[in-house]
Amino acid sequence: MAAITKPRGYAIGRVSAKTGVNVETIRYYERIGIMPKPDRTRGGNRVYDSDLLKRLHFIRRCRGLGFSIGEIRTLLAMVDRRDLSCNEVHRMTVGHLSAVRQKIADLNQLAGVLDDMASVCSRGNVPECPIIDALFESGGHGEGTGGDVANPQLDNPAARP
Amino acid sequence: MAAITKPRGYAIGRVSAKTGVNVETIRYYERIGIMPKPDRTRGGNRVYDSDLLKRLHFIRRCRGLGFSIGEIRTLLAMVDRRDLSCNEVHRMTVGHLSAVRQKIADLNQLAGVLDDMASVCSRGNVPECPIIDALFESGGHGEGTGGDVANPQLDNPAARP
DNA sequence: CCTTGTTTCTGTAGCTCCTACAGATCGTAG
DNA sequence: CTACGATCTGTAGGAGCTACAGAAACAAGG
Repeated sequence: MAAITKPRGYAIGRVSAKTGVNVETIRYYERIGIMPKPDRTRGGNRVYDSDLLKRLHFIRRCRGLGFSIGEIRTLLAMVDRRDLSCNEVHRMTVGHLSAVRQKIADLNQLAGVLDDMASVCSRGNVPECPIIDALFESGGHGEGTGGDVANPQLDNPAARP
Repeated sequence: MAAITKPRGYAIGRVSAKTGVNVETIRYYERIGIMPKPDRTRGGNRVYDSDLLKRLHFIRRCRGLGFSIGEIRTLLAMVDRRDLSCNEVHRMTVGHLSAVRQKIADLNQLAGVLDDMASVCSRGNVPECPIIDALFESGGHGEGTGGDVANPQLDNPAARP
């Protein structure tokens, strides 16, 4: 027999289940142009083939690794044009890596501060809380007094998930 | 009494310079209610006193430590009501600390992956990039593969950004 | 006094990366 | 055929800001 098993396409729900990407998010990716428009059934429902599935996997993994949509767009553009210069990809990856390392360093410092604060706190029900006091003191990061500015970053802790 | 030379108020620009918080952001904080409405000049410009300055410092430090606006709101509510239970604050801080530690762990793992990828990459101008290949492989995070192919070729030069 | 030039004002719109509806249509099992 | 779930489009929201536009206010100089 070897009948044609099925038209070998996945509905969006199945794609979502297979890739772990939310249905709404898949459509969103299509809307912003990092996923191409898939085929449709006669009724208008999206049908995905395994190439698109792979592409979505790629996107998801990149997001999981913290690449921004813009970076992924660049990566995919190189893929789509088949003019991958490994140099470019390497450069982006290494750049991203150093950003990640910086973030780790920042968070480690933060963890230290929080740890100090928590251990100092007497934890009674007294209305004077050393944590709050510590946070209210303006001498902390050294940007409180006089006319100093020049605050490079350190502002956006939860910048990119 | 020491004669106070100036009406002891800061315009928003000076507050911004002193605290490192963007002018627009200060107004935003007022709009969402974590900074109270300051006095105004006859003309309508905001005038801040040192209490408000301290409060803004507090907010900025908390943001710098990764507390969300919602958490800061809670903290400030406790401050404003003067019924600080140090227990509460301690609990929030410790909870936040553990979240931070988790984030550090995640990022470390991520850094390892990126590092591996970068070191494997031959870095020539060859069109086959091991980083891209690695990202296209679907076995990565271990969710749902239904016997996919393992061909890291890319077709579908479909959508253009 | 008047004229600059710099701040500040309000309000709205944008950004990123999704998520959540509403109300209609499609697909399929019984 | 009917019922029920999956999908469709389109729009709105959310977090935490940032960036305008156009008008008005302020401080300094002449």
